[in-house]
Amino acid sequence: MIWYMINKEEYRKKIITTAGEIFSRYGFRKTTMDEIAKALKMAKSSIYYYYESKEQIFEAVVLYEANILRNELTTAIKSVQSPVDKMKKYVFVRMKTFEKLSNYYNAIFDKNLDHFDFIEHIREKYDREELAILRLIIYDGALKGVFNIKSSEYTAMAVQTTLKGLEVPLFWKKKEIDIEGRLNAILDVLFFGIVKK
Amino acid sequence: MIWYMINKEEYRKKIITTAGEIFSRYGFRKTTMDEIAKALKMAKSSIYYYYESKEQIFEAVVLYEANILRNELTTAIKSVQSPVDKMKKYVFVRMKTFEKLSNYYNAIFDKNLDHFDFIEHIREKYDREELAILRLIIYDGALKGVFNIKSSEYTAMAVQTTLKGLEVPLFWKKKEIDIEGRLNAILDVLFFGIVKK
DNA sequence: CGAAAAATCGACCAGTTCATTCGAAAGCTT
DNA sequence: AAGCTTTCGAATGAACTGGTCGATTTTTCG
Repeated sequence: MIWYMINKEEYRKKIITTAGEIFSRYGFRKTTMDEIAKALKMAKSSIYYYYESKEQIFEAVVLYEANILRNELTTAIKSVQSPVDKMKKYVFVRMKTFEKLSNYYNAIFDKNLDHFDFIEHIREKYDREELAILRLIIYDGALKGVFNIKSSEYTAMAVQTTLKGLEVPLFWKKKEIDIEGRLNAILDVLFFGIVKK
Repeated sequence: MIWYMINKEEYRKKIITTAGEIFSRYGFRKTTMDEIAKALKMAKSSIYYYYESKEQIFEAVVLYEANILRNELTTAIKSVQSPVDKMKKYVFVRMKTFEKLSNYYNAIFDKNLDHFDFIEHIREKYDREELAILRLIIYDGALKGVFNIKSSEYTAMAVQTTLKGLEVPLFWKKKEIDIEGRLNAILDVLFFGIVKK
């Protein structure tokens, strides 16, 4: 009994990672169950033994990727010491991952996003988490005398708003945009206004 | 009268470049006329005023891109002097462009490629052109005493075969593959066997 | 102006694709 | 062998898609 369950969960994960690759490449709408099945070397109908619908697979994929993002972010800010580096690292990792994820969002923003309120939930949850992390970085930076801010709470919100603003051109997928460059520029501006003179 | 024609050609070009972007992103099959129309801010039926079918647009796009590739290649080898650099540059530009074009091919290799014999024609034509360019580079290199080869003709064919071999993993689209690295490695091997000791 | 040509459009169609269902057939385990 | 878990092929109905057509708007130019 238990033996089955373990294996089933493993297969679920396999499905998620495989489907995730295709979703991230083509988006939700343009990805077909046939493709996922083919990539899994499995009959299309067999997939429905593990997941009820294409949407549920998608939901699982997004959840899975969101967790990866969370981990990457936390380990990233741990990997450096100075608050400036922490902030830099955080922003870079966030943007890099969002660039990868933008296909999912492109797919959703495309048509009938009615059924995807779960995305909103994830979004809200992550906004809160992000705010907490930012607040921590900023608070730490202020303690160490590197940042010069009045309220870490409001500054964190301001930074978050800036980052959100950066997402927009990312989702518009104009490949000419030099994200790296813009990011650096924004970070410069950010620090110039934040760092103690 | 003439005024119309000019404008019409301009619009044709606009259609080609716009459709090209979408094709290169999603491939032939996954790109819909609705999308192209939407990107052009135009009714779908209006597109048929300029092109007879989706396939013809695709054909025009491939032709257009092929010309760009040709130009990039010739200017690239002109931009450097030494035969080794010429060869390096040529291979790099070729691979970079093929990476971009791989989506088109992925789309075609996918299903019913019956109607796409024009691709074969382009392919043949470009194989010949490429061979000519390579022969020239190699011949020049031999003249300058940098390359040590018996027949520039057969060496050119050998190099071409190698490059074709590189295309395969490119089309398989495993994004983990480090094309840049592999390319450098192959170039090293290539020169190690070619360059005079 | 005004008629003819050029360009755009929305509605529509028929064929195809796609997600999903279902019942049957294997595979395991006991 | 019996009872599960798992896989599969075929079928289905709804949605999508490439393409058509007649009407409408815009442009040209005598």
